[in-house]
Amino acid sequence: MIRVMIAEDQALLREALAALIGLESDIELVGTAADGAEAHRLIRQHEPDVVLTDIEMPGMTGLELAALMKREQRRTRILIVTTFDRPGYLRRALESGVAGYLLKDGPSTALAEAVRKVAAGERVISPELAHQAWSEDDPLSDRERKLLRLAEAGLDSGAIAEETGLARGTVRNYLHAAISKLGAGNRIEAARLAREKGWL
Amino acid sequence: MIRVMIAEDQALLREALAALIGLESDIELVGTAADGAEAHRLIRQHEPDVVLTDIEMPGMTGLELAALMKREQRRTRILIVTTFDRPGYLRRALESGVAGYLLKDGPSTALAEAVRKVAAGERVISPELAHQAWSEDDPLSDRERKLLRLAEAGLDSGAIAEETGLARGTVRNYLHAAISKLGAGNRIEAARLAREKGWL
DNA sequence: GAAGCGATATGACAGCTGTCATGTGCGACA
DNA sequence: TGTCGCACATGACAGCTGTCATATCGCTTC
Repeated sequence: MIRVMIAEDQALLREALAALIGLESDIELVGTAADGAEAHRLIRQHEPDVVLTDIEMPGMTGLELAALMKREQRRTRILIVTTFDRPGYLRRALESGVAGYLLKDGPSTALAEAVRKVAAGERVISPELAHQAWSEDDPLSDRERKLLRLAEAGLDSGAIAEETGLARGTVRNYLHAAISKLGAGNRIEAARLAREKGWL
Repeated sequence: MIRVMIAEDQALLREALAALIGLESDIELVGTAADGAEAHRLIRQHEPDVVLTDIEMPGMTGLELAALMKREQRRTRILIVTTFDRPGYLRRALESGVAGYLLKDGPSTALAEAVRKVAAGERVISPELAHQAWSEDDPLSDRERKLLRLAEAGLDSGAIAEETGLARGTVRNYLHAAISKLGAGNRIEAARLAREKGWL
């Protein structure tokens, strides 16, 4: 019997996934969580084989959860189930040590199948995404990424400088670097391009 | 027996919702569709009582589907199930004549309950959203909205002017109007604020 | 130890943006 | 018929942005 937990913040999807899992006779649902912290607590308590989770969750992302599992040397393995099909996300997920990455676009039959493979120690990636694992590298540095995020929110260079403790000119330098790395014409376009690739 | 159809483009969610509906003894699932056009075809064929659908779908949005039902004078009623909790969306949905608007955040028990109410002719709105029906009006004119969308994509005033056939100064005037109506500090922030409210 | 690199910074300049004053033409409406 | 509001436009100006050249400091690497 494979012991599974679901961590997903949207109640409807969480319970619908539970219903779907409930149809499988060889998989047992041992708990559900609505945010990262609760998920972590329940994992410690139940030690499930597999945790189904989204990337974006309040409190802790699915990727942070995966990294935590590795750090705590638990056998619980993380299976990401998400809408995000941006190239950078899969890469970061793999680097975080997740055991599987499924798109919500895929057929539901893939879900139970993926759970079984992950429980057996295999690594599972949505076929639509497999080719993306080798796609473009994120060219942005941490600082460029951070400043780009602030610019995206509508802060001007002065406000970003205050926020980060950098000089105003330095802010413009970093944004310039990001803009030119991304082949954009201005910071807005740069932020949009980076977000589309999953680099923000 | 209430006859229900599901129109949802994400396969996993579609089938999970089907599993959830399958648990109810007084509700019968008569079909599922992955896009708006297929949904329309199946509705004509099966004439379900209620269609569960998302707003964003390839081909035809859930709102367009609702408007179509009204135009074709069908008794089939549309129940929107979506993630979008932006004020403008609910308003637009109600104007399109949908019979219900549920958030995916809500508990799954609310789903069957909402289906029953909608089938009985009632109008259902997620309680989290009820107060938003009277929330702020969209202050933007069509032109301001359009230019704001282009600005959001990273075009500068010159490029927007070319795109729209307006003079460059006029573009800046419209954006200025949008910025000041929204209380923003620049076009980026204005676009962000408008999008958060569901006005873009 | 020298060379190279990344993070941080400054200054300068052309071009873009946000703001305001002001004007024209057109349709709506009392 | 006059007036109001809206769409569209111009010009001007301060401030912001994108770009480039250049410099310092600390860390890595051969």
